[in-house]
Amino acid sequence: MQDYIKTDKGYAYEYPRAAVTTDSVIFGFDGQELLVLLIKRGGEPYKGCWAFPGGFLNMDETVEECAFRELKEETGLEPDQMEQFGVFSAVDRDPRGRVLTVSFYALIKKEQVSGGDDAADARWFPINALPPLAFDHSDMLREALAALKRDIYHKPIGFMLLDEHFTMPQLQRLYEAILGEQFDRRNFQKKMLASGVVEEQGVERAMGHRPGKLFSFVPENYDQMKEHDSRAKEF
Amino acid sequence: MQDYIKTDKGYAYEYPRAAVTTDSVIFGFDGQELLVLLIKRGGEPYKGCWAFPGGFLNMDETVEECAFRELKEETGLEPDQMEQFGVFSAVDRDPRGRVLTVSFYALIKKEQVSGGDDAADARWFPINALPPLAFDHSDMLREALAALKRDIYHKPIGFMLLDEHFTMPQLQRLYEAILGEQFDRRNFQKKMLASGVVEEQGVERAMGHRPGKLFSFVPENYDQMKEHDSRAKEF
DNA sequence: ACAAAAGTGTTGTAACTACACCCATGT
DNA sequence: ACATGGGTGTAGTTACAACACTTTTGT
Repeated sequence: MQDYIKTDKGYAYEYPRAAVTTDSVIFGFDGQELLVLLIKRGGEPYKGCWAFPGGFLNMDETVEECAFRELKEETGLEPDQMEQFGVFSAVDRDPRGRVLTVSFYALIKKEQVSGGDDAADARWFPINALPPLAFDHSDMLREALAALKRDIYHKPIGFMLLDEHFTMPQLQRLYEAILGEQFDRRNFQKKMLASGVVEEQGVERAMGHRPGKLFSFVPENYDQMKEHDSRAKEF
Repeated sequence: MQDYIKTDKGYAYEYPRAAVTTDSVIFGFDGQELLVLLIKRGGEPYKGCWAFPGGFLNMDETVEECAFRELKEETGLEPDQMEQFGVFSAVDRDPRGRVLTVSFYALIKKEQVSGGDDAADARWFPINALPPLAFDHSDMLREALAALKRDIYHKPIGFMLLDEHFTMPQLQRLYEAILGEQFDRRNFQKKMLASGVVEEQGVERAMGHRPGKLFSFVPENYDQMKEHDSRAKEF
């Protein structure tokens, strides 16, 4: 499976090849706003700009493995699930040469962040107060958000941003932050319960907070939601 | 923007690089069944097997441009729109070396096919009677179909498989072929008209067919469908 | 005591599903 | 004449959106 010739100048191929990287748009939630995890670039190009964690594909890994590895190296995070949402391949998107990026997004409980591991600064930013981003990462974020909004109806991803037990208002705030619109409390709760993906848990609540019923996510019922919700109805 | 060193052995890079290709899953419709366009491989590997049209990325084109160019070269087709649906990057998916494929799908009116241009045999196959496929193209097809089923609710792609004017039963057969289920004629028509994306056209019909009202696609109303249908309702 | 957040139920409306008969064409 | 496919409407049911007051907690 060796397709190159090793020369003193490096790995040689018959035709030119683009470099492949992965980038990961990591969403978090602080109870109010949707957050995005960024890394400050230490070197050129775009030195000092903020960018999504990511890096070059190794020859012994898939793009999924690459995204996971790079994220872990740069932030310490190991998300349960990463969703691929697009390939960015404009010929001039990276001044260093022809670089093609496969992009992923993931949702992470904010608490999990080991604040800036070995790598440079890693920080959460509210999605509505982002610094200038490197490369075409602004486009990337836009597409990641679009993918997230699309997927939240079909995949049980939203719950990854919350603790095991959560209150309805918390869940609702999360949905409102992601979808960017407001919902009616009563209707929201009705639909969530009707879909069966959340179930009532104990009625207790730790001190220091307002009270509130606790709910938990029921993965077993997610398949139904999938069908229920993807209009398998009748056309 | 030159990131390689040209040697007598070819284009040399500091680190090994995967080759990047695009493949296109082309769907057609014969009025009854969903069809897939395949190309018979003339060379190794998988000689004699059938595969999706596609090929290697050039350095001066995006993956979208590459998919379009390769499709045109191999089949003469120039679809209006191609949808990217995934990247395939298993390390051993191509015996020739490390090859990463960005996959697209497109819908094409069957009539448009210029039956096997310069390239090898290109043939339509009913989706339920496919020959053995090369590489990981069976997985690819599965994902393409899943993407198509997902997208047909949100994007006006289904109409690309029909003539400008079509009858409701034709449209319904198309949806049934794609989604793999049967619908009630009256309800199907009601929903289609209610969504506003189809409008009644003349009542005439060419001879040699059964009669039937003709409809046409109304792209202007598609945005509404998008919102209407992506549950922008209330949660 | 007051402000802020959380809990709860009902009702009108719109959308969906299920269903049966007639008509036109082609054989 | 018969079989096939196409056209059309209604009624029962369910899902949805809109809406206001009470209770608890924290200040």
